[in-house]
Amino acid sequence: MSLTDTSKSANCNAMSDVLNRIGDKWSVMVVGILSRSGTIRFNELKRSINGVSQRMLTLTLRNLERDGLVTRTIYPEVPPRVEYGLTELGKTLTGPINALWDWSAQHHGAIIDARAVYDIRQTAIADEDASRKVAYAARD
Amino acid sequence: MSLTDTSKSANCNAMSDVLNRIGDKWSVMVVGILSRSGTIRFNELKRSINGVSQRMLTLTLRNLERDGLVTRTIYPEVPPRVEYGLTELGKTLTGPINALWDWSAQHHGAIIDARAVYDIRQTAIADEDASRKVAYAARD
DNA sequence: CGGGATCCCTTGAGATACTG
DNA sequence: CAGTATCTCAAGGGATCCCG
Repeated sequence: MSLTDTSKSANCNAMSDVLNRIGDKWSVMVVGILSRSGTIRFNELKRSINGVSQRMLTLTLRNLERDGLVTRTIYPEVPPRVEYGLTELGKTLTGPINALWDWSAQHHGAIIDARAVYDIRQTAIADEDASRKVAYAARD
Repeated sequence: MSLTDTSKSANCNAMSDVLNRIGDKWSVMVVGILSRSGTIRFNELKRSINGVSQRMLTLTLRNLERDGLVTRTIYPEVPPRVEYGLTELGKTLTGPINALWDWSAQHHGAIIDARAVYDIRQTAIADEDASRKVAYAARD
């Protein structure tokens, strides 16, 4: 299927739906880690992703499993062991994900810079406005 | 820069930061639309994106502008006219974004199917549990 | 037309405690 | 170890009104 403008517009809903899963930072992290680790256990995954709570990781994994992107394998041992991995569908996602990851690495600096510039301009404008208001008030 | 495992791990922060912007569905939509429309006015944009509120569109555009991805051009006319477009940095994002868009179009169906399967299995398991609990309670 | 400001409610998400 | 359940609080985001 070639993606002409019209077909893209028609797929806005699909995109929106997919983005609700992909757009979630934890989901992207999980897929990213999984694409490099192969198969990995819950707490390993948790340690690999900085700042994720156990609750959010659980929810993220459930959603990814539900969407057919991640496999969940339970080993009936003591202590319990559960391993996560990518499905074939999940593996096809690593392409786009890595593209995004690479882009982040390349352009993150530029974004930081742009923010700094923007913020300085905004404070300058705010100051200008403030002094105008003072001058305006002084006239009364 | 080649993206080895270690450098990717080191870029987790950058990725996380970028994802907070990219991961936002409205931002992706805006960049997607802008990449095809070239330059476009506020209300045109609003109409192009199904379901976005004026407030969220404004906030999204401000963030994208701050990150140096979108340009905002004000024409001092009556009625006022403001046009939005992609910066050079923003244009580099369309590659990864479109990759994701294409992926969505191709695999959305598979995800829907996976969800249906998953949900059916879950209800089945839930029913099973429920009947077990009934049997268990009946023993007392 | 293109927003800014406010109100208000829903959702997201961390912390904590408990279970198989 | 790998979760589930609950509680809580902050943030997200829609609706509305107003302004330049």
